[in-house]
Amino acid sequence: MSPSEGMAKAYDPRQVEERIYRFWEEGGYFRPRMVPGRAPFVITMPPPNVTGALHLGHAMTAAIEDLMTRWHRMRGEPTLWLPGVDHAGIATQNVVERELAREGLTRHDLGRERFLERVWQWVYTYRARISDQHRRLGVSCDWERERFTLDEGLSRAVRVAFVHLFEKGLIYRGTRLVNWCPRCRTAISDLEVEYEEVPSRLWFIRYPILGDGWNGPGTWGSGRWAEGATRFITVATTRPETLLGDTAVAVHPKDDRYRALVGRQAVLPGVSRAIPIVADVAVDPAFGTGAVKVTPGHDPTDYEIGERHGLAIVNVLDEDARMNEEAGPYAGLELLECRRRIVEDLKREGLLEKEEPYQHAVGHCQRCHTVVEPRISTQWFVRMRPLADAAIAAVREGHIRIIPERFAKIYFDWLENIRDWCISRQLWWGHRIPVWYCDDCGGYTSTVSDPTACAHCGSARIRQDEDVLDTWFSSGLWPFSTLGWPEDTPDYRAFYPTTVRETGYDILFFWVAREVMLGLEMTGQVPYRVVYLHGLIRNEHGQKISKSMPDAERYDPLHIIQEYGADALRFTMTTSSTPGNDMNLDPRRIEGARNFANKIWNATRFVVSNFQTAPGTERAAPELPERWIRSRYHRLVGEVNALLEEYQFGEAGRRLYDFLWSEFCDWYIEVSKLRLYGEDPARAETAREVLLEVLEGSLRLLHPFMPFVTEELWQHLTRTPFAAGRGYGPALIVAPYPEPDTDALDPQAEADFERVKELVRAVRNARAERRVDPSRWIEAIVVAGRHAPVLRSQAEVLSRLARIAPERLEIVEERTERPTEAVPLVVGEVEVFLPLAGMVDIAAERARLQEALRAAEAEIARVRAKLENPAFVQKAPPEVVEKERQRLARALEEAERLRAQMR
RNA sequence: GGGCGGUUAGCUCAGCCGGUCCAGAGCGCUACGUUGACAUCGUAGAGGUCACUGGUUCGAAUCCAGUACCGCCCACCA
Repeated sequence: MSPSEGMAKAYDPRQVEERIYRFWEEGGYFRPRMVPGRAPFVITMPPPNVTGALHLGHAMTAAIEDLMTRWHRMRGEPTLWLPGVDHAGIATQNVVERELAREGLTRHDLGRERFLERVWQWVYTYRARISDQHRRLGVSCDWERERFTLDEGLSRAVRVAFVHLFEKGLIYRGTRLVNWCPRCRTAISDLEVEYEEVPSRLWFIRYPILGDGWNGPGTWGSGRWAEGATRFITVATTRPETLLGDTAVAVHPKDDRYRALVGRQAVLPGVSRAIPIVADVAVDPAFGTGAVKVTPGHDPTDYEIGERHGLAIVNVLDEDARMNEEAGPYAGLELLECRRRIVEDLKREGLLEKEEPYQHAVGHCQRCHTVVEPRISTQWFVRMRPLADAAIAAVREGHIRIIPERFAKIYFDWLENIRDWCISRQLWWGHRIPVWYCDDCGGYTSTVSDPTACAHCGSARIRQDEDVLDTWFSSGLWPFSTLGWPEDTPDYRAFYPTTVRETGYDILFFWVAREVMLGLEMTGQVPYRVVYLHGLIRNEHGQKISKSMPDAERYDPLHIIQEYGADALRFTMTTSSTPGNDMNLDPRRIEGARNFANKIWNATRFVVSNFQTAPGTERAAPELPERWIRSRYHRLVGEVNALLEEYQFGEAGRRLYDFLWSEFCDWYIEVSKLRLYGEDPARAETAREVLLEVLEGSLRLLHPFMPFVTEELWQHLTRTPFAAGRGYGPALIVAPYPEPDTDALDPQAEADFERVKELVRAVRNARAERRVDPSRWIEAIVVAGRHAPVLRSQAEVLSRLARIAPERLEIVEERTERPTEAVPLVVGEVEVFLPLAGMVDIAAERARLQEALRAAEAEIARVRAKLENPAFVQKAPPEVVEKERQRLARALEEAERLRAQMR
């Protein structure tokens, strides 16, 4: 059977991936296989938001997690990778609202119920799409355990967690200054505010001071409002419209300029309210004028100043950022319009001292990018301090390891400075807050199942809070809510705590820290033992790819899969970056990975074509190339295992690439052809055994990186007549991961074969440089000294790979006579002469030798200088010194040979 | 204002708990393609003061300090 009959000439992922995926899924290989006494390996997949299709960032997550999952599964551990999807509260509500907007509708036009129906439609569409994308990526997660944050079980977990925290006093309701998105019309947490530098202005506004013969203002807008005032205090602000809500002016207590004014009253332009001048250390005397307008209702710093001085809070904004009735003459205006008008009016009244251009950071809503307004409102909060302390301790004490380590510091910093978490959202899509208010006694009732009466007074007149929870509240329970918690289910018992949280570092605070806190609080255990953070995928402009990008569609992994195959994408993802570092996905690398898949496809095709008969009975002893490749392979097994243990996936993948391409394909396959196409069946048999051992093992090693092509090839390989009947099992996905066999390590063979390779390369080089016809068989004399016996044993390899005529290859210990008219080469301790009749340019050869000698002498000088340095000999480790000595000896010998050749 | 990451061949990136790394890969480039797996290929080759400055060390791309760019995160200076 010729190879073309069984396998295509080039690997075509489209012919393979779908079939292989079905094979795995139908074979039930994604389900954990329990092994008594064996610790399981568990990852809960970071649930993608149902806001849209997956992008390349998700493909990264999938590639790395599947790599870990497949590796552990092959090691025989009970392995569970649990998939799921996140309802993503505010984000999903927003995308659906945007969709409605295109129809000219708002959610209020539909009402809560019909709006939620629309959202569910959306969810239905995108869940299917996400699931399809994941399958195309080849994820080996257990679909039967797929979860959604709004599932009944998970919703119950949310309730249980809420009630627990509520009863423990860790959840409380309070009226505070919160971040308010006027577009979403909801409070958001500190984390959901994104600060952005924007060019703005600093307006310097004069507030007249009451007294000194001035008893108050005139009519606002008349141009004579401040007529008669003699003293003013000037404040600088970026937000003139908020002055309508000012309740004080503050100066630094030690600021001499204003000392006399503290305790007096200024009059607020526009609304003509008298407000006190107070002294507070929060004021920076060096900024602006050193006097600050204090607006406790719309600024966090001012809020604190207000608390210290018992200032009133005046809220001048509506929930959609229009000026409310407190804004007096400006009531009803949109915020920016109000700003424009008030500046104009201040000017007219002679109260605008000056304005300067000014750049400052303005908070925007993470989800809709509207400018966030600090606003007083009544919300639910989680008291974070005690939870954060436990989460810090878990990492500090080593119960959780963060990779890469530098993120531990970032994690600590955040938790140490954490503020209470606002968890209520004035949205419709999400888990409804499980609190009921009593119309009679005003008490709060929070219970797991819906109450029928107030827990305090027994009244039946209770109403549930209209709001929903921050979506991250349910995300924070993911490692255990997905396993059945709060019920004591078999899955929860078997798989919790999980093993690894693998995700992008951008959600360390949003998610990971909260999982750790809630995990510890709710289950008393860490949710996982390792946090592995990968970098972000950036586009050609260096922007992080996310679902909210307008052109997110461009980054659908299916585009790449369609063109290059899933394995190529995955191999690129897992090997072209290091943990925690971002990557620009370079199409050339994907192409390289695609070529690699094709390379191993063809290598296997070659092997398969030679495996069409059952094993023979006679087998020759392994020769140098066989011992070499086996040693290299077993060394590789050890290295790859060690690297995977250390989470160094990229390095492990690169080693596999190098070994398969540069050693196995480039050298051993070439050598094996001598056996396979030669006269001696026993040698051919040995070569087949070695090809099988190394290739089959390599496919297993590579499987977590390139699951599809390796599975397909492994099936072809293990079903050949030669390989069949050796107990290979039904599927690579569950074949055992190779274990290192130190007995196969053979440093001598590695060194000897390395010499053979160098010799071949040197001859090829000499031929190429002298333009020897590639088809021409040349003559060679090898003066090999102590290496003669080994090289003689490899005469066939040398002659075939360097295209030296076998009958004209002479390998001797010593040189008896000096060949004339020959190209001389020196390869370490070995000399080669190529009598290339008519092609030898004596002068050129001399120059070449001269150059080589110069190099050798430079080497000698360098190493000698090192060895003559007493400090080096004394302080460097003996083995390093010894290495240098050997290096010197080798260089001396080489120089000697070069000189001899030039004589 | 703090903190972190990056700066290595033309391009995209490895290497970085110091010693055959007088630095590697892929792509690109140059020349050549004999060969019964592969042109998604093969062979050979060119190409880098490892951002800069100083320090530690017998020895530094690798450790320390500083500088310069690029990027990110955190932060209530109006």
